[in-house]
Amino acid sequence: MPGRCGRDCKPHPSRRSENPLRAGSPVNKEPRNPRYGHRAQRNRLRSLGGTATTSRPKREVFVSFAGGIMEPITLEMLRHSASHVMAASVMKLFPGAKLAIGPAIDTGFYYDFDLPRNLTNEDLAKITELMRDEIKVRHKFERREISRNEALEIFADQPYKLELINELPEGETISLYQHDGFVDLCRGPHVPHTGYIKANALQLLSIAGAYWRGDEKRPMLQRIYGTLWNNKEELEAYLQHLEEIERRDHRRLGRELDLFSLHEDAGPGLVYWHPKGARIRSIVEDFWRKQHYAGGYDLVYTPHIGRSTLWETSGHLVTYRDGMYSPMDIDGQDYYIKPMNCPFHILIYQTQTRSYRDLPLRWAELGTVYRYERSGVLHGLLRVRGFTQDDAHIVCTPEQIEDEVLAVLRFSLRMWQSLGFTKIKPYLSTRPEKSLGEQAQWDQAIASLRTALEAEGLEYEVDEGGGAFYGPKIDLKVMDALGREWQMTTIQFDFNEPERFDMSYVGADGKNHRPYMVHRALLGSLERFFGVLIEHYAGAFPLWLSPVQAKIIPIADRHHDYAQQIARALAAAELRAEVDASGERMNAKIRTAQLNKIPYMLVIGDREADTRSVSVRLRSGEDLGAMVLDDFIARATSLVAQRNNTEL
RNA sequence: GCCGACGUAGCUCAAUCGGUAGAGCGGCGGUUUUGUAAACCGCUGGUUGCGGGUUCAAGUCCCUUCGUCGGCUCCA
Repeated sequence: MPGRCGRDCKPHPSRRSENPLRAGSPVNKEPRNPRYGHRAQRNRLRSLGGTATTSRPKREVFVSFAGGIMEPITLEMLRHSASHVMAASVMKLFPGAKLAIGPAIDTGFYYDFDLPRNLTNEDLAKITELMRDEIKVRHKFERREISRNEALEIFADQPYKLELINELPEGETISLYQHDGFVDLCRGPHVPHTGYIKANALQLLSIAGAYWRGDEKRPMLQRIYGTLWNNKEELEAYLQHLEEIERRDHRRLGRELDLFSLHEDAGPGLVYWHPKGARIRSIVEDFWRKQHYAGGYDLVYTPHIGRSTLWETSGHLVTYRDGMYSPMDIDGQDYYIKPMNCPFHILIYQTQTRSYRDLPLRWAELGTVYRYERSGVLHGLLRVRGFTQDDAHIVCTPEQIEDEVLAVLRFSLRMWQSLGFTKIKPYLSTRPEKSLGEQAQWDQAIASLRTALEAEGLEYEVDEGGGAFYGPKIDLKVMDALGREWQMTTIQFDFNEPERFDMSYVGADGKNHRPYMVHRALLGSLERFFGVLIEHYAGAFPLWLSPVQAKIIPIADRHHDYAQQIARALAAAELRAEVDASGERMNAKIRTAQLNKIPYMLVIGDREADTRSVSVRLRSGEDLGAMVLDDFIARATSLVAQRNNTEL
């Protein structure tokens, strides 16, 4: 039951994720995690009984809570209290302000307000000052339990609070917390007094718009985000983390490393891959194709547009029209650019009568699709309007489904590991209320997903009712080098399209049967994957993926011939190398190569030319010294062959 | 789409109360021929996102529009 202050566990604003069958979304809607709920915490403490203190770190302080239950001071409690302190400060600046909700979140807290004017950064500074004053004075937080009528009276001029009160179920305890004359409807718990909050561990971060109760039909409120930690050091560590995120931003690195661009004039959300970015994509695609063939997939290619009748059959025009680009008129017929590849794959399926002996069919395509995304959601490569899905459809018999799901799960995990992502978290999404298909199908499908996850020994979270209306799914979130989770792979059952297209195969019994169909996007979209890859490696790609693997740096002009010889030798060994023939000095050439995050810098001068060697410097700054050319080639080609993600 | 902020040279940024746009990096040319993160000198570069308005005068104020950024919402 959301709404009372502190109850909602909102995701960190910087967390990004998205359903890979769509374009990339920057913002991860983390499932609400009950661990952070007050009630869950209270229950946990209850169950620990009176001996709980023995298992806790010494410096934890306990506060008494309603009913004599003891609560330890937690960061979450501090953050929640900080949101009250902030709200109190805002009320001092804007006496008529209307209060909405103000929960703790993963990295701090926020509070939503309805204010007579827009907040500015100067306001933030003022609010911070007022908060510091409140902290200094150590105002007590006092809890009071009140009747519903009392609550309605107290919050008579707070329409949002009234709405919350009115929605509280009968019999629910209504409590409020008060400090320094500021009263808020709140379940608590809070720290004993404001002095528990460390002013130097607190920072207000940003002002943002937010719909009341997340509903776009309701008023837009002003949200202030703040961050709060146990102490100054933790705050600084967090702020450094934010800086690191900014340094790794793929939009910035994409420009600095000349990987890709977007052109606002030519159309937002459409990606231009520059030669270096395209090189990486091409390597990934080659690897991807090879793995798919080896993994029992066949590749297909399909068109970019299809007649409206196809999209009527598939159901896209009914369900997802708003997300599709407008039709184009060709010979009096409406054609749509494809938002998904599946109908095309089904058409290929339909070109023959399929026998059970033909199944399973596994068809994969790097299919570029276009979806209209609302302008406000576009974000670099992570949420775009045109993107290439690494799509696959598996069509099989009910008997085969379990093996197929397991195989696709294993295949996906292997692929992620090869690309340097080793931490992966699966989510199983089950049947939502509004959905189609028979229960038996759903049961079997979910069972097969579960079996596969368990066969792999994976710990997974279940998102009850989180499946699509047309089938259950497994999503894989991968964790990047900064510990951020990105939803990438999705493995989805589809009970809708086989029905709509009347797909069938002839069984051993000679009768027609409906096959199972599974959609799978592994990397999700190549654009989004590339964005994540850039941020994961901070632009310092592993050797096998680096667009330029070695920069040859002649010390003086007289070494240019030798530099070219080396370049030819490396090219012959299928290594990607460039000579820096600019008029710069060696130091400048090294700096440039370093800034371009090129794995190897091969410095050559008289000594190297005399001995057919190269002096190898790594982008880490490490100097490996002189190496015979053939030894360097052996080293590099071996690392490339292993697709080594860590060594140079 | 919604709320807010922003949009000046390829990039990062400057330009007082409205007075007619400037720096570094980059690019180009020259000198230098260099041993592990920036040699020196010069040149080049902008109808201040687009359109309209106010004003003697607009990068600066107002409106519109496009886009970007931070959120919200959405996400097959």
